[in-house]
Formats: sequence, C-alpha cells, structure tokens
Amino acid sequence: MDKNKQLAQIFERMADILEFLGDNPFRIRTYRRVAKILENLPMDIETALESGYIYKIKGIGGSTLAKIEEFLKTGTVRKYEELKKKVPLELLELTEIPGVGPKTLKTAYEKLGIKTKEEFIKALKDGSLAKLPGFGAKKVEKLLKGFELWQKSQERIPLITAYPLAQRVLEYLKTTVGEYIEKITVAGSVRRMKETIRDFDILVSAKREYWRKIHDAFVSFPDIEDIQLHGETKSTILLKEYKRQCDLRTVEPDSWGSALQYFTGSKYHNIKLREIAKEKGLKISEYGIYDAKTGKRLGGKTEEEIYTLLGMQYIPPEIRENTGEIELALEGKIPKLVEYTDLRGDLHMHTNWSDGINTIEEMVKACIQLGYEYMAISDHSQSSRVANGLTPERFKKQKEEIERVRKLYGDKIEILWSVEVDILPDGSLDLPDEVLREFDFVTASVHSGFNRDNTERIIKAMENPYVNLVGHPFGKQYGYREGYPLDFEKVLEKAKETDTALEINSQREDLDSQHIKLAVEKRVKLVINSDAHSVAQLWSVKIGLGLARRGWAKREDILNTQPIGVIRDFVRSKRGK
DNA sequence: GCCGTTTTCGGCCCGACTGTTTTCAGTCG
Repeated sequence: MDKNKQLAQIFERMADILEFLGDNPFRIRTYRRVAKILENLPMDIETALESGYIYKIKGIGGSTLAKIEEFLKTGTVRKYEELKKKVPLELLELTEIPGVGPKTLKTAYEKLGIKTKEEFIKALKDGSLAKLPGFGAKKVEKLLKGFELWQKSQERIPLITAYPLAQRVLEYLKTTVGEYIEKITVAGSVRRMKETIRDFDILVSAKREYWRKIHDAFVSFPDIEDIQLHGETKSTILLKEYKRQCDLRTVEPDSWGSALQYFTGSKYHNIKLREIAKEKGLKISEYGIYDAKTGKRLGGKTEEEIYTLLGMQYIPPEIRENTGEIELALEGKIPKLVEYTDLRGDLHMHTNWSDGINTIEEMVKACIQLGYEYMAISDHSQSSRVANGLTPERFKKQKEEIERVRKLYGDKIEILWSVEVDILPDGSLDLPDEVLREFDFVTASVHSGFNRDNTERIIKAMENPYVNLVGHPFGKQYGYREGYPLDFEKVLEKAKETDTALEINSQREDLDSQHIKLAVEKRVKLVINSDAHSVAQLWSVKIGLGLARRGWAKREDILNTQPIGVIRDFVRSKRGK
C-alpha cells in the first residue's frame, strides 16, 4: 500500500501549497478529502482501479482519477511538480506548529522573504515578525510556545499507550469532582480507537453552575506540564507524559449527544453529516440539531437522536471516518460490529515460564475474574532466547503445571495449553510436529528477520497442519517498529485455503484496521488477543477489539467470540485435513 | 476539485477562540 500513502501525501502537499497560494478553499478541501480517502483505502490503489472500486467512491472525480493514473504510469504528478516550484516547500511544514497556518507563513514569506524553518524561528525570536500587520507581541509569544511544544510532541502515540492515560484523567475527575458530573467520557480519536493518538478530548455534562469547579479541578491534575487554556466551557492542559494536549469541554446535559457526536469526529465524518443535514433543511452543531428555517431545536440529548433525525442508522464511533459508513447508514446497512461482551476468551498470553511476569495460576485467576469461558497459555519456544523460550523438555514440565492448575480451576474456565512457536527464517517451525500436536492450540509468529519480505516464510508456516493462528502477522509494533514487507493478499489467500486464523494483537496493534477490513472482506478468520505478559496487560483486548470494530469486523468474523467447542473443531478440522 | 428529483453552474459545515482589531482575519477542532 506504499503507493496509496505516496499519493495521499502528494494530494495533501498540493492542498498545503494551494492554501499557501490562496487558491479556492473548496478545491483545497477536495484535495485533502482525496488524501484521506487514499489513506483509508482498504486495498492497493492499482487493485482499486482494476476492480472498479475507485469509481464508486464519492469525492473522486475525473481530474483526481487522471492524476492517480498519471502517478501510476509515470511515478509523478505534473501539477504537483509545477506547484512545488511556486513555493518555499520547507516553510509549509511549519503549519504543524499550533497557531501557524498558511496565511501566517505567506505573510512572513512575502514581507520578510522568509524561506526556511530556521529563518522563521529566527524572525519570531528577534521580533521582526512582531512588527508586521496582524502580528503582535502576544501572538509571537504564543507561536514560540507552540513551536517548543511541537518539537516535543511531533509523534503520535499508539492507542495502547494513550488509552490508559485517558482513563487516568477520567478517573481523576470522577474522584475529585464526580459529584458535580452527570456524564463523562473520552471523545475524539481515542473514542474512535484510532491506531495512533495526537491528543485527548474529554467531554463532561453538568449543570452550568458546576462548570467552574470542574475546570478548576481539571487544571489541577497533578501530572501536568502546563495550563494552556482555563475557561468555563473549555480548558486545555499539557500532560507531562508524552507531552500530550488534553482538552476538557463541559456542556449542558441536554446537549450531551450532539456534543459527544461533534467531539468524537472524525472531522470528515462530521462535515459529511452537516452536508446531509443541510439538504434535509436541518442544522447540526455541538449544541443540538435544529430546523434550519425556524431555528427550532429538534434534539441533541443523545447521539442516537442525531442519526435518527438525519434518517440514518446509528454509526459506531470506530467507523466514523467518512469512508462509506454514512451512505450505508442511510440505507440501513451498517452491520452489527463485534462487541466486548462477545469475547469469550483470550488465546495469547505469556507467563513467567518464558518472558511473562506472572505465574500460570495467576493468569488463570485473572482470566476467571474477566469472565472468560476459556484462555490459552502460550509461551515462547526455544529459539526466542531473549524471551526465555521453552525447549520441548521444559514444555513437558509446563504441561504438568497446566494439569495441576486445571484441577484447581478447571470447573471455572477452560485452560488451553498453547504455544507461540517461532517461525524460523526458512519458514519451518521451532518445534517438531510431534511436539506441536500435543498442544490444544498453536500460534506461530515471526520474531526475527524484520528487514526482509516474510511472505513466503509465513505461507510455509500456515501449511503446517498444527498451526492455527499467525501471531502479529506484520511484525509491527505501533510507535516503535514498522512492519516488514508482506504480500498481505497472498497471506489472506493462504489463510483462507488452510483454515488458519490471523491475529489482531492488542499490544502491537498488528493487524491494523485496514488489514482487518480486508481480512473481513475475504472472510478470513481473526482472533483478538492481548499478548499479555502480565495480569495487568490482560485488559488490552479492548484495544484489539477497537481495531476490529474499526475494520468493520462482526462477531462471526472473530474466532474467540465462539464457544470452546468451535475452537476445538477449528483445530481438529485442520489437523484432519 | 466535486456534485446534482428543485441545479451541468453555483453551491460546498459550523462554531469558538484569539489577537489585533472598531467589525474581522486566521486558526482550530
């Protein structure tokens, strides 16, 4: 999907340049929308063209198509090349600084001849920018602060890191000013369970008389670097951890639904909704949904109300990206996505037998607490030396311990004896078949050779009748390591052919939602796993679940929503083939 | 740029905040 990303970037850059040049804002919006579409395309752009998929996407018209085709043919887009010559390209990156937009840069460029980032920062610091019309000391000070902040927090953080941090702020507010709060939740990209997060949005509904108290408590959160805004409807703090911005907004209880809808986004989803509202003679804002003519308020207490008034199905937050969900909702065709309560077990976790920190018994007790019907203990195999992988001899001993724990807790939970066996560089497995056959469930993963294409290696592993699941197929770890090159189409085909499932690994966020969408379309079975290395990490299946929902997965697409009998049949039937 | 049972031309989401402004431009979400 490299070409998708490259093309998306070209359209994004063209939009930046056109904005700088003061071009038609609606053309600019179109370019950005195209970039978003390309980024979210669930397949290669070539495939999208060949299959005709792309022609069905609204927002991609003739001249966009021409540019895409030109890019595929020549590797470049002429219009982009020409635009690049007209502007100091390097300067445009500075729009990432909060408070800096294209107009600011344009003024600096035209009045002071500033062409590079360094020159811009210098002009900020030496006061020459402050002398320009529309600029003042305060604005310059703000931009400088924004610059420093930007330097610290350029990177987005993975959801698995962001999610607990957001929960901490929520818990803090609940314990300090909970009595004044009617409802509280995380909105924004965390609620949409986006793979990576830039900042946090927290929404509270409360009676107006309590807002001040709530905001005062918020800006007194212990682990903050800075208070950036402290108002009565909106405050912003900078969290020490990862230098993340965190917004708090308070609304009246009656506006809860419309505010939640609005602050959850995505931006493009909201724009589309408002367009539809307009066609229907309605108007949506964060305060409610109104009759456009009379101004009469029609609703806004719940999110459901908004979607209903627009004549569509409720759309789950995870798929609000304006990538086709709105059209389907208008036709009533949004599928029922998999839910947390559908999960019956976790099939990937480690114990202190390899690189985990808790004992088998502790993991079992924790899984019982979570209400699982079954679980799988899946420690590493011998070639994972850094992870203290088990030899066949140690696995034999582990089996005895599993039996012991089964006697204690077997009536409360089904304990599967499993393994995360290494896929060796040649695609063979780290344990012989006669050892693998002893396990109740086998996951095979790549833990070495991250710089090569691992397609053939994984395909070979899937051909082994004892391999039920490929763990973290891309070898990716969001925020830390890019995945290795992989022909995912081929992997999907082989998975389908061999009845092998693919893992949605919560710790690593691998697969990501676009891969999941493809797998769902191809009807390849998926498993949502925590890959927990301690009791404390078992919660993380919620991350995998979020990704699955973003990938439009339904309950039947996820193997571990099924009763234990189905899991056992899944294993048995592949072995019997 | 895209789009169309009220349009093939003339529209294109909405509101808040900030700073530099006597009514608005720029930025953000």
